Amino acid sequence: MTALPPPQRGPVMSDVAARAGVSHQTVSRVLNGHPHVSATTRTRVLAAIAELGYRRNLSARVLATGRSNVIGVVAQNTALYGPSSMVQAIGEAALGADLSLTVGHVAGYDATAASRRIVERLVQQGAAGLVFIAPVDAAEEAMRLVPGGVPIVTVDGLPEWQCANVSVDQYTGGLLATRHLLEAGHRTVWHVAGPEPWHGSRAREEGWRAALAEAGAVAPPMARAGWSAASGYQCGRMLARIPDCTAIFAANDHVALGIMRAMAEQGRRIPEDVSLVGFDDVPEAGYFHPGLTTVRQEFAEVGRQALRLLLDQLATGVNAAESALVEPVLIPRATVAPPARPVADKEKHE
Amino acid sequence: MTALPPPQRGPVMSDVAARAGVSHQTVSRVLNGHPHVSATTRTRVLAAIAELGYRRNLSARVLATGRSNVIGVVAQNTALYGPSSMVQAIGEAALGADLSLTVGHVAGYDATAASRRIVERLVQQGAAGLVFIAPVDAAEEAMRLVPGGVPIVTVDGLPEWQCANVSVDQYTGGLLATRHLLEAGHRTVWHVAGPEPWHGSRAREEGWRAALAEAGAVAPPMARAGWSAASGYQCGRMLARIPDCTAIFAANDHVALGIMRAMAEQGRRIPEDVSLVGFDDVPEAGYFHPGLTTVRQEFAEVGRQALRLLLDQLATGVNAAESALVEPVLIPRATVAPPARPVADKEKHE
DNA sequence: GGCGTGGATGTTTGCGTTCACAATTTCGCC
DNA sequence: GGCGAAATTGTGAACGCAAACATCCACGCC
Repeated sequence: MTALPPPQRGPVMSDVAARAGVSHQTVSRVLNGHPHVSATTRTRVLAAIAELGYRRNLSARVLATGRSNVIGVVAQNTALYGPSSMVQAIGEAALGADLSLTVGHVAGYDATAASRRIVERLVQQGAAGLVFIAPVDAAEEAMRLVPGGVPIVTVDGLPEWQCANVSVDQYTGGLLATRHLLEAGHRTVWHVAGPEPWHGSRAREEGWRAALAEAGAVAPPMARAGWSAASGYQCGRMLARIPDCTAIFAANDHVALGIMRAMAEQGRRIPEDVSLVGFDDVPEAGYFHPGLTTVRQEFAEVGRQALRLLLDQLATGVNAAESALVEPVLIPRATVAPPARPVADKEKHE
Repeated sequence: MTALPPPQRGPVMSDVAARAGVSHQTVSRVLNGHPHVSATTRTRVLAAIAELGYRRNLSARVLATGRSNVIGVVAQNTALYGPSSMVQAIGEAALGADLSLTVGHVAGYDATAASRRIVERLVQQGAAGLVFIAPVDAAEEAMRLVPGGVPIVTVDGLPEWQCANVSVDQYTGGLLATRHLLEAGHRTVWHVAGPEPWHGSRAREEGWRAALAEAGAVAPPMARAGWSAASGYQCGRMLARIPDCTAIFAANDHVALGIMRAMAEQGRRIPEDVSLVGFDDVPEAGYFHPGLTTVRQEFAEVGRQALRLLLDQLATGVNAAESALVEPVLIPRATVAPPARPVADKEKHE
């Protein structure tokens, strides 16, 4: 606990009451919008509040009522586009519902001690509910630290956690991306997956496999990247040497950017030689060279849904394991084209 | 105020005390690490806490002590790379100092009502101090809403606000970028500035002008973009038609990306025909096509400094208007080259 | 042996708010 | 004109904790 100097307290309710010539309870009623307060009293009280610069003490309020309207968000990697958009979206949705947000930034969910401290903090602060941005398995552990009675919603969590959850349907996203490449005429589609621990990576991979299967295509070996352009570049350098590889579905837009760079260095043109689809639709994706065909995730919608689920639980008091799925959308741009030599009958060439 | 159902309270201090056979005050002493508690008592109390799953109520604690260790962060545009990195950095620094963070997300500082509400909230919650990510003039208004006695630190604020402030030295950043282009042999440097209200835009512009002045170069007309690739693209389409324009300093990396795209579409090669320097060094900047020369901002350092200034004020109780400046670093990559037709007699090609 | 010292613990009070209840006033209506 | 209901206001208690003060005890020293 940091040692802080003696506090300096401002005016309190009874100060306002004295000034307005009423009881402290009347002030409370005015503040809380109770019905049975006469108009004249109300104006007197409001005037006194303004004159004194009074602001009510929320701690006292929470203590007295036992409920708060703060919700906690536990997130990691908030510098990444996905998580930060999510937090932003939840924040905006919360503001609309007159809730405020305490964001706990975990530096890697595996840091057990850190996530424990953050959850403890949030609970002790009397958070009315918690949202876990939980895109990796390790988040479950942090989530389980929450005492019963505090409603939880996960974002990008797993169904088997038995917890209210909202996710972008990344499986469908993978499906969409892969189908799009197959429909352009490619015999099969290669996949550069995101980090294995992330649920999103796995779901996109499954979507990819499903699309290949339904088209009767053979799944080529899968490369594994991080979320960064740097790791995409590494994978891209390998893929660029494989003549068969004419269509790639990348884990996200930044990975796709890395791949584009690697392809360019090897003299393989996009989309003439290699077609590419990303994921996320970061704002600048359309300005890559060439503009990246990708799958958009509607983060704002995810934020709204997450808040809705949380408010439902708050209202009913039931910890329903209800779920919501947000559908991704394919955004066609310029990185997908038919293969240079349609593989119809001709066989591969070196 | 959202109507929430009846609370459900957990065990309190006296429950723990009863179980451990001591007084509630002893429990408090154990919790706060007071010196004069015997080892046996301490273990008994800790055991009781564990058995009951007790967690102390922070609201009550704040109410009793009058101090909290929550600090508020007021930020807008947290989906942008800069602000989100900043919040992330402050969050990590705060965790280290055992402070927690309440982040209020303002949707555009001009939304007066919203920022007022957020500041009110933060103050009422008893925030020990506030950090304003205040890159635009309008933030001053929000900042002035804070009652005296609550320490404030601004990030990217203005010196004339008479408030503790930490900024990246964007003036020097602009200087560095422009000098780098001039040293490559360009006669002058064009500038695509960021949005006018942002202090960073203005400081970078001034750095640009200063570098031109010191080299005796004439400042060409300045283009104005947003922070997005889309707006950079718009400006780029204009600049691409100006044969004289061989060197550009862009407001940030995404704007630079848009410019690169526009140049490519007009058949102007980078860096052979046009040299380009960005700002920020977003993680993927090195993978643009070609890798973007840019100026890196050390956001993590900014976060640490901001927290340091805040803790100083908290400790001394003085609202010192101390400031910290974080130096940016030029990251040379592949978008800068000598002009095709060197303007000086000496010319060098690789 | 009396007294001081300081460690270990208990008791009381108050932080600023809301809630349950009581008290007062107002008003309608027969 | 009086009675009851509703509107309006006030009073006393919590809420869970930490700070201040009080208490008890063991020990050492002249």
